[in-house]
Amino acid sequence: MHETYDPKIIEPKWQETWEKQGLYKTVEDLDRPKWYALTMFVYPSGDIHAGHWYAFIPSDVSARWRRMNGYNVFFPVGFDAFGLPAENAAIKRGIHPKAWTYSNIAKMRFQLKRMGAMWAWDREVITCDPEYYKWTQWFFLKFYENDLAYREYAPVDWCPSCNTTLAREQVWGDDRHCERCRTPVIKKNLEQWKFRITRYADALLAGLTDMDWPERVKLMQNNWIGKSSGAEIYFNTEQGDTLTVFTTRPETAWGATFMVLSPEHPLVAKLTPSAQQETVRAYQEQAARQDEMTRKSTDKEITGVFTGGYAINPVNGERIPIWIADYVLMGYGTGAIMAVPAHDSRDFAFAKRFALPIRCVVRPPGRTGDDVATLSCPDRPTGGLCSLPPAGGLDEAYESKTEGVMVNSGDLNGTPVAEAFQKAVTWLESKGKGKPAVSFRLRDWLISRQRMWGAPIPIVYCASCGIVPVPQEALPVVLPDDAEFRPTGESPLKYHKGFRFVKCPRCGANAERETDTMDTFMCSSWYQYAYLSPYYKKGESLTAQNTSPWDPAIGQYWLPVDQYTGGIEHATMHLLYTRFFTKALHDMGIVHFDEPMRRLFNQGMILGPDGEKMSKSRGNVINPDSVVNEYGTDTVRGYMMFIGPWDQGGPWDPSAIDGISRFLQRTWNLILDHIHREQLANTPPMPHPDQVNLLEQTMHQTIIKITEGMSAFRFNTVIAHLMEFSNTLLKMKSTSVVYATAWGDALRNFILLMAPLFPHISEELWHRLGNTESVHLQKWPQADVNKAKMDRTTVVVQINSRVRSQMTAPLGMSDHAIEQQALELSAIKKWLENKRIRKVIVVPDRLINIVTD
RNA sequence: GCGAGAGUGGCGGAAUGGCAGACGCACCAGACUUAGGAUCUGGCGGGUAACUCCGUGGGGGUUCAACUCCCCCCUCUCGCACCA
Repeated sequence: MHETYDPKIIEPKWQETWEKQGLYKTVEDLDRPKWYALTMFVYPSGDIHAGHWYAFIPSDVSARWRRMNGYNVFFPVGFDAFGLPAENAAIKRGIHPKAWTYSNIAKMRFQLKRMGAMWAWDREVITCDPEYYKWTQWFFLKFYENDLAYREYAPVDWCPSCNTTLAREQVWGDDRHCERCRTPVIKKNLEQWKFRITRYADALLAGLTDMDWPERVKLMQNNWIGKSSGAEIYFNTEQGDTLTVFTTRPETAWGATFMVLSPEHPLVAKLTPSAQQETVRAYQEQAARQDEMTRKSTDKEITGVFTGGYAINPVNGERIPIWIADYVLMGYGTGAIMAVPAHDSRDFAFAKRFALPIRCVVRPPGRTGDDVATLSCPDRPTGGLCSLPPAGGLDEAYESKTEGVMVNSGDLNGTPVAEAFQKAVTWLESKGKGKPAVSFRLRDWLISRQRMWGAPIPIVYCASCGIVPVPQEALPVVLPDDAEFRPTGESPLKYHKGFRFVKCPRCGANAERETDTMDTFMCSSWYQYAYLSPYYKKGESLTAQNTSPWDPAIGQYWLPVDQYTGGIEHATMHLLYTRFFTKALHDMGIVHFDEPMRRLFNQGMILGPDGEKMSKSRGNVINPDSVVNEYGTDTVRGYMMFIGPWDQGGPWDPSAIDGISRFLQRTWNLILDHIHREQLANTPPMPHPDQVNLLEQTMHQTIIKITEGMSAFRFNTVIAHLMEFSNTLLKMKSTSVVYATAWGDALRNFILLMAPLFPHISEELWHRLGNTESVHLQKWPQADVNKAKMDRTTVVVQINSRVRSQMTAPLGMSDHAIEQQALELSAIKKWLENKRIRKVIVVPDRLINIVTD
């Protein structure tokens, strides 16, 4: 026997060689088509775990495959290095977040290199480098200049554990918890910086249509943006103020029997008469307190109070009461609604609870005109407005927009409800009482964070000049190295005199710096561009002439990203923000496209051996180092991809590693046997032509299947097909076919097909076969479709859809001939005795089904 | 409550209208061996002595033919949740 496969020797050897040769160095080669393959960069937590392998290995395989297909591939890597864990470590252990972060990066860089990926380390970026965040700050200034950044005092979400505000996207779940630490958030009134992402709501929605992204992500973004079309209707208070409401059902305006305002609505105080002021103020306070508690929306009881004020319904001139209630949110629409209890379940419940009138304006099918003409609150036994009708009231709101006819609605009477929306909007508009309007669920992006380890917001507050942006040439605003970390829950920047107290850049008077830093999603919104020319204009002062944070010529070549891969958890955070960024950049003339990533693929999550999400608290976090030490990188790479479909994820089960390990072992032996045989150089026996044909056929079929699998990210079946091919080759090994030139071709192609998945063993075997150029610079094997075709095929013979026999037949045999041959089979004759053939179905080259009575 | 996805041997999974279980793990038997947690050969959904029958969460339907398409239900996972 020859030497055994020893990854411990060959893997470090090739990793060193590749680095020395600069095999993965990026070059801008205009003669070759480019492929920008991007995978979500790393947070430097300190350790690479199984999840990183699961995310990166298939991305690398795909990038390598593109490279072998003639593309000039850019596959960069870097670190998303700002964030709270560094600060927490600083508080706990007294080291500066910078020291913690950079030592983690050094460690992780080493671990990442063991993956044997084709990363462009020459373009690495680290977002906490001042020369990186100089440009993050530059973007802030650009957004500010273009009226996309503003400062606002408003209720915001605050995480009491992270001690900072959060963007709406970072508040998750029904208990409204912090996305990072799972602590329920509370409301606080604070002055904060926000980005006008809502200005791009329509564009973000429209852009989704023709993007090659998973439907699931598109749907999540779609729902998150939450566009609804309807109308604004102008009500007037008795004091003469206009109360604008947003509704998706303007046609039901004739059924509005009261109005509800959000407790925070600015007109509440004015329209409340003094007699009601105590009650109203008490309710407002209660609602504000409610916000500070964890709110479960499901079993919340219905609350609200009458303000004592009235409004005039503009469609019919009716005087209707104005209530306030916490089910109306200030942040959505106009913070005021017209309540149509007959046709909205929430308004119906509210009307029932507080004995308010219910008037049907859409007659459900099957009802007569009269029994629904005046419905009232069933809970209220007496009273002018609410007398109980003799029969036929509604038990619940009738919400159909498609079936029913308008009643009690003036000019709309008799109109089918399906047509009433348009008619109502036209009517309102012609009378100046309303107009079409859309509303979005999306809120502006809150980017202020009360934390130290982030990019400082480049703003100075001056008593006389007000908000003053730091001039471009003064960037970066650098984080101090001597900040003190105390567990006070407040940013050390606030207590750092040297950082905080500065001169106004405009007038030179004493002024104060903004001490909040930017959301780290700012840093990751543009990192795909930073990779192009990392630390562009390093050490230089920026001037007004600098209009791009990367070398525009390089950007012109590589952008946009061709394939992005990463986890689904960023669907409505990073992936939304970076799209917004790019659209804004496009409008500023900085980029030539308005979507950052053409294609997206979401890998699944790798779970702990217990089938649960990996987490420190569960103690089920797997670090693959020990498995890599035992089996080698190539085996672990293969195992990662063989778990199942990449988008599915699954539990870590190292017992399955042996399968890959044995496969690589057998492959090694197969090639070394061949080399050994060649060296003997005997007079070889003539290989049988049938065997040669079969070998070539299998090879070409394998090339086809593997190529398809590669383009569809089906790496688990790619490996299965490699194994099948290997099994065939092993069976043929003991026949004379090994003396055919086709045998050598098959082995060479086999290695080429393995190369993207198993880069080290492929390189070693490729060189042992006598090649001197890297296997990773070779062309992907091309299948010959004709040679992949079989001349004979197996046709399944069914009787009444049950398989009773099979036969071989030449390819392309006529239906009739197949039938004739099948009817001759003894196994079939047996089944057809005393039966009449009713029908025969032939699927050419595959199947015949004989249907009998 | 609304929306999306998933459910296939002991296990991971394959097959997108045409032979269910490719490929692998585990397991069983055999070979080689002083030995085997190595390697090689064979077996491996269930019932049955066999012919064969049953089998892709459950029920119904379309079709010569359904894991695959349609309808209803169950379970799990994820997203949203007073959004007017």
